Formats: sequence, structure tokens, C-alpha cells
Amino acid sequence: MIELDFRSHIPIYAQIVERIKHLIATEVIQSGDQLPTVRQLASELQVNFNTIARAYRMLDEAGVLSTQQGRGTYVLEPLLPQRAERLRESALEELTRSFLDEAARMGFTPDDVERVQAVLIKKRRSPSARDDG
Amino acid sequence: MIELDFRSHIPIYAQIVERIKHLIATEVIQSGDQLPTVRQLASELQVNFNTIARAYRMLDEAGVLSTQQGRGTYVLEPLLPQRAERLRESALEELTRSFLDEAARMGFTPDDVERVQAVLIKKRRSPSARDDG
DNA sequence: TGTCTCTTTGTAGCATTGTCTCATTGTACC
DNA sequence: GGTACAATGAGACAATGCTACAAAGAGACA
Repeated sequence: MIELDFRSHIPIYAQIVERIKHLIATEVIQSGDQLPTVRQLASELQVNFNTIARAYRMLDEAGVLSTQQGRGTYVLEPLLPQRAERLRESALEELTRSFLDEAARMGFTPDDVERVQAVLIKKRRSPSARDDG
Repeated sequence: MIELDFRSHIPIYAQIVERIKHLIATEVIQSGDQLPTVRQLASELQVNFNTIARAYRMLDEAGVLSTQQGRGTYVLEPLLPQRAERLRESALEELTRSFLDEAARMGFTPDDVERVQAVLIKKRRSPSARDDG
């Protein structure tokens, strides 16, 4: 359900936060659902359970999850539309920021990014164009 | 395993880079192997751990190693230089593609992405601009 | 019903890992 | 001599992992 990129220099806990936000945004997991325990998910992803705990804690502080010692971790009610929209916007910003960081780390300039991206977006807008890369 | 020539005018970090490349080329160390920690190797070679870190970072950027903060440093699959360049470009494509997918799944249009991204890139180009959210 | 014990949950503190920023050293050039 | 730059070193920092811990639930039993 969640995949990590250990080669990326985006911290593991940050990747997990993003993935979970995404799973909730796409309603793969929903309000009230229990998430895997820190140890379960840690074992599954081959990382330390404290790294999972850190991600859960950040999402807890962000009002997305509720972590309860001895009980587990649960998805909270969806936020009010207003707040949800703000969260959505900030999620996009964070996602974009990570993306730009990673590209920069790989030695690409913003121009490179915009160039490649423009092509890809164009393709998406005209689905007839085949991607025979 | 690695020996240095302190009298040589070749920088230490460069010597280390070469030695490690050689060790990988001769398969003394192989894909997936963990390298000594920066401090271990630094102690062994009697140099500062930052010098080792520098060598590791260069090899990371060259796609030879994967350095992971808090975890360690690992040998990656070897790549032919030719392939590496092609791979570099397609890696950016792949990164961009998954970024756009992710944004799309979150319900954002390419326009949304371009709008947010343009702002972020602009900020990066003029770091003086304050981020007053 | 109460409580005891064991298991399962998340938490906290510290050790280990690589990273960052700045200071120091040595060398090349003017 | 003075300046600029690269190489190295020192210390603080951030990310991850290990160990011990505390809180909550499940079952046994008086």
C-alpha cells in the first residue's frame, strides 16, 4: 500500500506522511479506519518503528490521525471544507517542494524541470499522442 | 582495504573516490553492500569524517552509492556511463510523471500544479523573497 | 465485579548515521 | 606581502535505529 524510495533524499518519515495523506485524499483509507500499528508498518516497510511513529505523530499534530497509546492509530473525520481546501493546497505545495528538491538534488535546474514537465503535461492534454519513449 | 597517499597532491577525498570506484569495479565490494560509516572509515584512514562524507557524497551524486542519513551508505547497481546519461533524463521524466500522477490523484489539474510550481521556482531564484505564507 | 497478568499499543531517551556551516590550513596567483 | 580558493577539520544538527517504558485491552480466576 505504501512504497518508499530509500535512494531519495527525502526523509523516510516525510515520505510516509505524504503517502498516508495521499491514501486519505484518495479515500483508499477513510475516516475511522485503523492504520497498521507502528511495528506492523515498520516491519512491512523495513524501517524502524520509531520512524513510523514519527510520521504518525506528525499526522496526529496535523489533525489527520489520532494516535492513542495502547489502542492504535485511526483516521479522523474529514475536515471542514474550508480547512480541507487549505490543507489540500498546502499538500500540493509540499509535494511540489519535495519534487523540486529531489530534481535539484539530481542536478536538474528548474528549467530542466519545466521543460520536461511541459512535454508531459501536453501529452496528458492530448491523449492521442503516443508515449513511445 | 583502502590506502591513501598523504604526500600525493591528489586530494584525499578524490583518492577515496577512486579507490572505492576501483573496489566496485573489481567486485571486491558489490551492489547492495554497506560501506563503513563515515566515522569508521575516517578513523581507519586517519582523516576527518567530513572528508569521507565528501567522497561518499560525490559517489552518491555519480550514482555509484546511496547515502542515507541515519542508515548508512550502500553500493548501487553499476551503470554504464552512456546508459547513465540516458537514465538521468528518463529519471527526471519518471520523477515528474509520478509527481503529476500524485497531484492528479489529489484532484489538482496541471494548471494548479503549474501555478503553485511557478511561485515556488520564483522564490528559489530570488531567495531574498520572504515566505510569509 | 474486581484485579491480576500477559499482550499489544504508542512513547521517550539515547546512540549511531550522514549533513551542514563555519573555521583553519595550504597553495596559487597577483 | 596580500588575496582568493580548494581541501580539510571541528562542532552542531537532523534522520534513523535500539532499548526500556507506560497505557490500554483481553482473558483467567477469585
